[in-house]
Amino acid sequence: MSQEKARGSFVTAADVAERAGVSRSAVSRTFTPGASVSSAARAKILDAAGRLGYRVNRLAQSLTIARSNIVGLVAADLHQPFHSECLATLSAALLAEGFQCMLLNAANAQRDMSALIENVLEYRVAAIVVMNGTPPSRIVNECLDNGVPVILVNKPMPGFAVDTVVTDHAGGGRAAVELLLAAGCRSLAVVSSGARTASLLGRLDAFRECAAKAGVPVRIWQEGPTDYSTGRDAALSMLAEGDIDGVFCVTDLIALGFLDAARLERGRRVPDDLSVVGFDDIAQAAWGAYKLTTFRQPVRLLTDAVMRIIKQRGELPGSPHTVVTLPASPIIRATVRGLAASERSS
Amino acid sequence: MSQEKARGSFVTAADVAERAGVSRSAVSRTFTPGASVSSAARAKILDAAGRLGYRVNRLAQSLTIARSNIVGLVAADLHQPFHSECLATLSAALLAEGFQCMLLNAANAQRDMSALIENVLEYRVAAIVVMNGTPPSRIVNECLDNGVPVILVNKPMPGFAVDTVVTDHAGGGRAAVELLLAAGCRSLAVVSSGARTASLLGRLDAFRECAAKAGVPVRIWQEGPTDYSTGRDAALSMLAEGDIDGVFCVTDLIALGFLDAARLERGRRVPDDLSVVGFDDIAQAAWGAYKLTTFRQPVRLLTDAVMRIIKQRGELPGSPHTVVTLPASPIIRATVRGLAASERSS
DNA sequence: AGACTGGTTGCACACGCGTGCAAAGCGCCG
DNA sequence: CGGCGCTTTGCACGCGTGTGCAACCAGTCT
Repeated sequence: MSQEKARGSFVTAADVAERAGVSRSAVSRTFTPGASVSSAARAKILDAAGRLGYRVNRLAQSLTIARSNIVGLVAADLHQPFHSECLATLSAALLAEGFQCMLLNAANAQRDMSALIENVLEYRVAAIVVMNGTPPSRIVNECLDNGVPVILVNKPMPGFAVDTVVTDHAGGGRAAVELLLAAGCRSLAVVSSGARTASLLGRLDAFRECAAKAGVPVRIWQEGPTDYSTGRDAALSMLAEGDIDGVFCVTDLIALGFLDAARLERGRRVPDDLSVVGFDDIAQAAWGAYKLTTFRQPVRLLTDAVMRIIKQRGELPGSPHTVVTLPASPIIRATVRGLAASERSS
Repeated sequence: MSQEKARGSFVTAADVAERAGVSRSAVSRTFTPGASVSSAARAKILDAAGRLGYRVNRLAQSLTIARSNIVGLVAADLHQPFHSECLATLSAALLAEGFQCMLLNAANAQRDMSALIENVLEYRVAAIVVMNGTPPSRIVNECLDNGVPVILVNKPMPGFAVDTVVTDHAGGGRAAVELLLAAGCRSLAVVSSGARTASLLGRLDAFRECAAKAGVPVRIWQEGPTDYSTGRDAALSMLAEGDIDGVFCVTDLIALGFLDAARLERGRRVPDDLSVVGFDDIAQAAWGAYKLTTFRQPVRLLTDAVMRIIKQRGELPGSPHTVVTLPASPIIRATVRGLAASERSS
């Protein structure tokens, strides 16, 4: 418990060996599960190690076993609730399994994403998880060439042999149409941002097609950042005249901005005059001021799938790549007319 | 641009040397700034390196230079907007300066925080930043003994030689009293959580003392998680009878929960019947449904200070420790009576 | 021409650790 | 008592990189 020397540099296995009167190999074996050490030697070594404050140097260790247990997490727009929730959940799961997380914050776009990934490749990471954003296919190939597994979340890359975990965005988009039609809406709108992300486009396109199939007109907004402000801008513009009675916002954040502007600046009563549906189910969607009806992305299931793939790739690297699709389930709250939490017709 | 071999393992400097027809030392020197290589050799080596997809192995590099450029970021409650904002800002700054971030997500408490820190010590990190939560002093000492700088954010440890960066919580608490008194409030309350954090206690104690000095009664709530739900619980309980007319919530998240419950479930008009002040200035506080008057934690300045300390410690490790205190500035919105963004008396 | 100078280059060692291999220790049975 | 088999131990090498030191080379001055 009480260290003795140190103060400025780390204790090495050789120091422990000297102190315990054994060879350095014995120390190494003591800290290697399944290695052969007599219990007497192990006790002496553990005692000396504790007294000296010894800690295995993972850098040197990774050097010999040719692979670290660091996982690179690539993420953009971390300040957004949904993304930070994903990060919190996944990093907790990784730490619980004995991995370390290297955080690659791509700030706001895919601008310098490849530079970040290249940097983390220098640490011989065990895997790279792209939690959002759009990595160039070149850098993905480079990782794969070097034997570093890449796992894409909500970013399908058809034709690439990459493990992928996605929410069923299209299914959510279609279900949103049904929800609004069941509420009696006859003039729809869909609000997205200027980002042409696969997930956003998946929700939007499915919504549009499904509405077209039902013969219902749908206005489209597709500008600005994927943010609260975009929802507000869209509401101010689209609700200037008065025909729209059902809106699907492709993100909860957008939906909350839309709701605030619709109610406070355009005088709409929700859900009486106007029904609003979101996507993601971030924590704020449940807050009293909003009670947003939305679709929940199964964050827990997504991270579970990611963890399963990482562990599987660690054991047998050659296995074929996986594509996991998980459903988005409707969360009925109070922004769609005639739907309470109890009643729900498929 | 186009790699050739690889597929499954990394290219080493020896591979590049062989390909370029030089010694391995020359390769190493080519990638070491300031080392002596002829431009002819450098060109050959860079060409071969690019063709082979060579990447310096930082693990091995850190082994010889005895220090990695990995910074450990310890954080708890990442799903909370303020904490994720801090993480986003600091990680972006670190990456911009050429550091890598190891994320230590302490989930929800200080329970296993020392285990996390011990793990990351095994990677010989250049520094550890504790962004929130309460690390045991034992583990802090252990880091310092091993020559690993520790930087505490919003967690002063008097008597310890640790670099510390804090917001002036007490100053914010006092200013909150002045704000509410200036609005004509005569019966105050302060809402905190059950967490006895230094920052939360600093705000609460200063508020209480300052109110006592002014001779104004102040009721205190100090239960539950540091969360939206606690604000709601507090409002439901404290607003059952009708005397309180000014509330300081020690966190914006708490304030938003309090606001919703006060308006929607207890029928109070804010700011007419009741003034509410928060702390942190998270993004949601500015949303249309809330327009919360609050105090802004200078996240940018905090991270700037952290960066400055990290870089300084890297250059001259022996320098005395620093304690930086930064002011929280009032953000006047619409939840305090009689105060608009324009008028503001100190 | 020879010495001297300054820039390059390669050798060899170090960093901290894991591990194959052979030697050594030990208990057991014939 | 000798032989056998199993466990434990230490040596030595390798992982990929940085770097001091000496050798080397080209160019310039005397």
